[in-house]
Amino acid sequence: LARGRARPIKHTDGMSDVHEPLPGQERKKRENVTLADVAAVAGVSKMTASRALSSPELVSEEALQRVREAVARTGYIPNRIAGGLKSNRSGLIACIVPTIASGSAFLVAVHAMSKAFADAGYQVMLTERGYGALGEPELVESVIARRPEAIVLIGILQSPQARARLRGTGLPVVETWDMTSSPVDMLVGFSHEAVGASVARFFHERGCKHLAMIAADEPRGLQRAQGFINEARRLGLATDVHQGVPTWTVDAPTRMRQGREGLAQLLSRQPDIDALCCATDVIALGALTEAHARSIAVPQQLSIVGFGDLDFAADTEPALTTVRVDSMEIGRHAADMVLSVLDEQPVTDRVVDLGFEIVQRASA
Amino acid sequence: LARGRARPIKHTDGMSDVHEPLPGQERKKRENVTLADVAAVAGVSKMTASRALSSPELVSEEALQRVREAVARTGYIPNRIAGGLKSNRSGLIACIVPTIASGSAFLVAVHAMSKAFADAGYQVMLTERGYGALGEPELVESVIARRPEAIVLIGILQSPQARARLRGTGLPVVETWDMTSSPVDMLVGFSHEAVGASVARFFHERGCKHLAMIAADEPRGLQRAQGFINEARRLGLATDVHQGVPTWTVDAPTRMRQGREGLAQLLSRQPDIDALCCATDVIALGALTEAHARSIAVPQQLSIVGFGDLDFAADTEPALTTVRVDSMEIGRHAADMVLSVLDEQPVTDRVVDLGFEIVQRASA
DNA sequence: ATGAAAGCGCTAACAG
DNA sequence: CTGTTAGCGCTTTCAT
Repeated sequence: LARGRARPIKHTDGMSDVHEPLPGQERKKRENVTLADVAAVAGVSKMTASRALSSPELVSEEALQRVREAVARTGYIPNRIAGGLKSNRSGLIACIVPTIASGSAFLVAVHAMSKAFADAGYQVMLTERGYGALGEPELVESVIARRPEAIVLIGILQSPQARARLRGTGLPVVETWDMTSSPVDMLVGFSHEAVGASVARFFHERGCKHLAMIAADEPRGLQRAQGFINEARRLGLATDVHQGVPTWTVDAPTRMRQGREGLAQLLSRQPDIDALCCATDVIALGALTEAHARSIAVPQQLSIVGFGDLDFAADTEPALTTVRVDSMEIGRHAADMVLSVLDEQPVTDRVVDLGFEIVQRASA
Repeated sequence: LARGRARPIKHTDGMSDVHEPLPGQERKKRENVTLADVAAVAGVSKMTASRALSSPELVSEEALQRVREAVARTGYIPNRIAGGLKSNRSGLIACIVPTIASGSAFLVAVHAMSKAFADAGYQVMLTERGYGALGEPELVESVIARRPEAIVLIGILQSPQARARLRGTGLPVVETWDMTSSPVDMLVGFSHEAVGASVARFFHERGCKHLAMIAADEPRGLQRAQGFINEARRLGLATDVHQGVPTWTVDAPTRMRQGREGLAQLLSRQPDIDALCCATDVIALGALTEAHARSIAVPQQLSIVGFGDLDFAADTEPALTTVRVDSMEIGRHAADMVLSVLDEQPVTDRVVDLGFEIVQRASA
C-alpha cells in the first residue's frame, strides 16, 4: 500500500477569512469547524450541541434554535469519522461488486440496495472486486478496515481465507446473486445451474436438436454453462462430434462483439446449430446481430436465448427470449435483511432463493 | 414459461454451531482486537506495532517479525477510522456519479479512476446522485461528513449552494465530463455543446437536409441537443414546420426502447427526416433497430449518429457512427490531478479539455 | 434538560 | 530504533 508522503498540516486560525483559498495555491486545512466551535457560538456545551443535531427531541426549543443558527453561521459539517469512532457505528454499508463498467443485470440490484440503505440513513461504500485483480483476502481486509456495519456481496467469494475473515468479523454479511450450500451468513439469489438447465429443457421442449452455448468466463457464467451442458447431455442433445455441446467461452464482462464472434465460431465448427444459449443478454444481442448479418432467420433457423432480461431485451429485432431475474428484488431483499439485523430484529429466512423465469419473446 | 423457485426456501438451520454469534440475537461486538492487543502479544509498545504496519522501514527486523506474528495470531485488522481521525487522512476519495445502473460511457471513467486510486492506496467511495432525487446540498454534506481527501464528480453540480460547500472544504475537487467557465476547482472534460454542433456539421457536410434529434433530459444531454439544434439552425437545416429541428426528448438514463419510440415519433411528425442525432449510443441502437423494423435503409435513407462510442458501437448492423470520448483517459487524468495535489505537487493545467472525435462507421 | 468527564483506536510529535 | 505523551472530534455515561 504505497502512499504519498504525509503532508504538513498547517494550522490556520480557521474562520477569520470568510472566503475561498485561491485554488491550487494554498489548500488550507480550514475544516477546523468542530462541534466545540458550534457549541461556543451557540453558548451551550458540546453535549447539547451534539444532541441538538442527533436527537433534537432531547433538547429545549431554545437551545435547538441557537445551535441551528450556530451551525448555519459556522458552516459546520459533522465529522462522521469521529462520531463513528466512539459510537462504533460508522453508518457505512460495504458493497463488493464484480465490476462497475458493464451492462450487467446486478447493477440494478446495487442501485435498489443503495436506495434502500440511503433511505435508512446509511451510506453505501461500493468496491470493485475486479474479476480477480487484487487478492480477495486483501480486498476484504481493506473493506473491513473501514468498519462498515454490514457487508453485501454480489456473488460469492472464492477464497476460503477471505470467507473466514468475513465470518470472523461477526458483521451481517449478505451474499447475493448466487446459491451455495455454505453461505458466510445470509444469502439471497438463485441457482445459476438451474438457469442453465431450464434453458436446455426449454430448447428441448421446442424441438431443438443441436444446442450450443456461448459461456462467460466468470464463476456464475460458468455455472450456468455447466447446468446447460449437463442437462443437454441428459436430454440427448449433445450432438457435436465429441458427443458434447459446442461451447465458446468469452471473457467477462461481456460485450456484444463476443456474441457476434461466438456465433461465427460455433457455426464454423458445427453449421447445423439450431439453438444458442448465451451467457448474457449482451452476448445474445451480438448473436442476434450476427445472425441477421448472415441472413440466418431467428427463430426459424436458430433460436437464441439470453440471460438477465436487461432493459433492451424486449426491444431487439426479434425481441429477445431471455431469463429474467428480479434484480431489483434481490437488492431490496438484501437491504431488508441487513437492516433487520442492524435493527436487532429477527431474520427468519437467512437463505432465500428468489428464482428466475424464462421470458419467451420472439427469438426462441 | 418455465419457472424457477419463486418462494423463499427455509434454511434448515444446520450450521447453528459452526460459528457462534447467534445471529440476530446477540451480535457480539467482539471485534475487540486493537493495536494494543497486538502490541501486548508482540511485547512491544503500541507505537512500534503501529510503525511495523505502516512504515516497516523504521522498525528493527526483530520487532517486525514479532508484530507480524502477533497480527497473524490475533487476526488483527487495523481500524482506518481511528487512524484517520488522528492523522487527518481518511484514505478515502469520494466519487459522485449520476447513476450506476446504466450503460453510460462515464462508467468507464469511474472504473479507470477507481483503479488508479486503488493503486495509490486510496479507497473510492462511490455515491449516486440519482438524477435529482436527494438535494445536492444535502448530498454534498453527507459526502463531506466522511472527510474524504478529495472529491471527483461526474458532471457538474447545479446548486450554487452545493458548489459553495464543496469549495468551502478546501479539498481537491475535480469535475469531469463537462466544461464550464466556473469550475469549483479542477476540471477535465469536453464541451457537450461542441459535440452537438459537430454532429450537425457532420450531417451538413454529407448533404443531409432534414435533421432530427432524440435528446436526453439530463444536463449534458440537453447541452448536446442545444448545440446540435443551434448549429442546424445556423446551417439552414432547421426544416420542420416551425423552422425548427424536430426533437424528441426522453428521460435519462436512456434505454434502447426510447430510440425506437423516438424515431417512430419523429417520423410520424415529419416523415422526410434523413439524419438523426441520438443523445446516446443506446438510443442510437434503438433507432437503428426501429429503422430496420420499418425497412428504412441506414444510411441510404436515414443517417444515424450516436454518442459515447460504447463497446458495442462497432458491432451493430450497420456499424454505428458515433462521437467518441476518451472516457478512460478522463478517469485517469482526473485521478492524476487528485493524486498530484494530494502529493503536494503542482498541477499546472487545472482545466483540461480532452475533446472528442466523430468516429465514422457505416450508419452515417 | 444539560453538562463534565472519559475515552473510542489510532498516530504526530517529541524525547530517549 | 523505541517509547511516552497527547490528543483527533465526537459520543457514551453519569451526574446534576
